[in-house]
Amino acid sequence: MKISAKGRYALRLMLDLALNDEAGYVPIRSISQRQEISYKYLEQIITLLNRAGFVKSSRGAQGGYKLAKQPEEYTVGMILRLIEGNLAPVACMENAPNQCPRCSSCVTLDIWQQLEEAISGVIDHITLADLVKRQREK
Amino acid sequence: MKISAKGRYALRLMLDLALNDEAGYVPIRSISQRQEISYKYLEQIITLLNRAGFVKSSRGAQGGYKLAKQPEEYTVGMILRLIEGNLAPVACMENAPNQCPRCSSCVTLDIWQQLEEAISGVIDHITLADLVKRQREK
DNA sequence: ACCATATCATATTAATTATGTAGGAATTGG
DNA sequence: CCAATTCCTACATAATTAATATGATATGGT
Repeated sequence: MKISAKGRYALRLMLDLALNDEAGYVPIRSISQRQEISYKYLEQIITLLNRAGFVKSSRGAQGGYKLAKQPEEYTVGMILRLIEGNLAPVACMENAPNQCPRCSSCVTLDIWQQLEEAISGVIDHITLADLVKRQREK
Repeated sequence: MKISAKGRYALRLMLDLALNDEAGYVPIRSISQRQEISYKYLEQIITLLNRAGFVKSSRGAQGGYKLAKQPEEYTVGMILRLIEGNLAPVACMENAPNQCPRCSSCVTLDIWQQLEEAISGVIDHITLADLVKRQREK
């Protein structure tokens, strides 16, 4: 039940972009230095964010990445789900419902559904803008 | 962000014991058959539950396992934490606080703390007795 | 036109974790 | 005594995680 480093890095990456939103295109190298995260690993992560349309890229000198939308339009949930995949705590809740032959009589499934709702309730109501604000207060 | 098979099995195992609480000692073999979970894997899992004092064992013929306490005295959280370890969504929240040099200025930590509270809020308020009741209703 | 600075693409790797299997020793009720 | 059972330890395999490595491609500034 852990968020992967990839997911945590993606969040810090997006937050870093949000904090530097005025500065135009931000190269991965500088994010890597500020956040102390492997440059090459960040490259992989931002590729996913780019393909999903969460960020815009500009190649070549003076290039880099920037948020495609305003910070308030990104929830933590959007970012984590993109990187981590489904946040359902058990596989049998993903995609097709009732994969599991036990589903109809499974009382533990109720627990997992409540859990997912609780998790979503937190991460779908925090935006990058909230994080930027909190960060600036510190 | 998945509950492991081990954790899920442990919960079903304990629920099975709770459902058969009147029957005296229940052998792993029969739990394995009812729940369709590998006998040898269950053996490992119940060893953990036994060492933690969650169940009582009786060796030899007519032996098996039974709950050490009443079903209402076990929360889902107790069982999952025993098997899964800490349910904090990130490692930096475990054990020693402030391991991470960023902790004081880390706004993502706030998210993880809220997440953990939300998760605990669900799993610490469901007991085996609740599950038994729901199961009997189905 | 050149070149330093970037993104973009793909392959490889080391370590850890997850999910079991296997074999047998020890115990005990009937 | 014997069959059923827990108990103990080691082994196996596949998947995942968290990178690292190498190089191709694009481009703004001089």
